[in-house]
Amino acid sequence: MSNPLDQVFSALADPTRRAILAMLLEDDMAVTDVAEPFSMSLAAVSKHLCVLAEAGLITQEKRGRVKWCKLEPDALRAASVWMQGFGQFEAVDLDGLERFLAAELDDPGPDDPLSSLSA
Amino acid sequence: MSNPLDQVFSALADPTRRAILAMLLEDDMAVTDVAEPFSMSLAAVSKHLCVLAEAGLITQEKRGRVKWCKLEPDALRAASVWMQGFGQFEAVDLDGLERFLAAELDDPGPDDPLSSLSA
DNA sequence: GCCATATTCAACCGGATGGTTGACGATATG
DNA sequence: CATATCGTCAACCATCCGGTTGAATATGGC
Repeated sequence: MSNPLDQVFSALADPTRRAILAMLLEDDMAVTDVAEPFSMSLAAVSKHLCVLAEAGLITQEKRGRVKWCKLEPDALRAASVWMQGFGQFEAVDLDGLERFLAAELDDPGPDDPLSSLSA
Repeated sequence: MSNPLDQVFSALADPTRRAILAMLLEDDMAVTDVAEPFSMSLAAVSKHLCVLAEAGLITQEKRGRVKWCKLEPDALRAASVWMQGFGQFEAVDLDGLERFLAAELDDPGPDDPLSSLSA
């Protein structure tokens, strides 16, 4: 369970948590505000935030009585790199590595991640 | 649970399944051969393969009494695109990439696939 | 001090997950 | 035909997961 890839992928496997990440992409948010659009209890959302925090996908900082949640996209990198390995390297060949590097440098990525929220 | 992203991420969350995918990256394999390096029952591996197949990450084709498993890297694309959405990945994560390649190439691998993916 | 707000904790619940074992159908092979 | 191999199925088990509720612990405002 300590494997960071386990934690990241498992955290991403839940649609509520992915939606939370998408919300935090816009701005840092307090726990209560994160919970507002969801039709579940605040405690449930709080748990989801704990899962995200343990996976390193967000950090939480308590200022006053409000706990602010902040996206930490770095945690996605390891997982993203792992996945890219399957898309780009046919077997394990260095030409694929070069292509991977070129592709990642050229591709700025999709523009609106929130649009994929409902998917 | 019908959400394809749910299925893909949840399938990737298990280290055994990621190890299987890494093995299939090298070549198509029969179920028995996939199971060989793992210290769990054949039935358990068979279940893992079902999960991967339902997520679309592999396909299985039965020829004779042998069922061949084939990697389907396209299934990772949707998930990858989703993650790229958080792509404040300004630069390539070269360290992560190196670690990935090191794990795939250097580690003993064949006898203990788990060790190569648990990093 | 008192009350409202923000968040977590603890206990609980139903259902999913990952593993086991043993029996089984299907396919090769002698 | 007899037998071994390939793989799945079914039942079972322990644990995890996502949710609930209600109490508890801050903290801030009056």
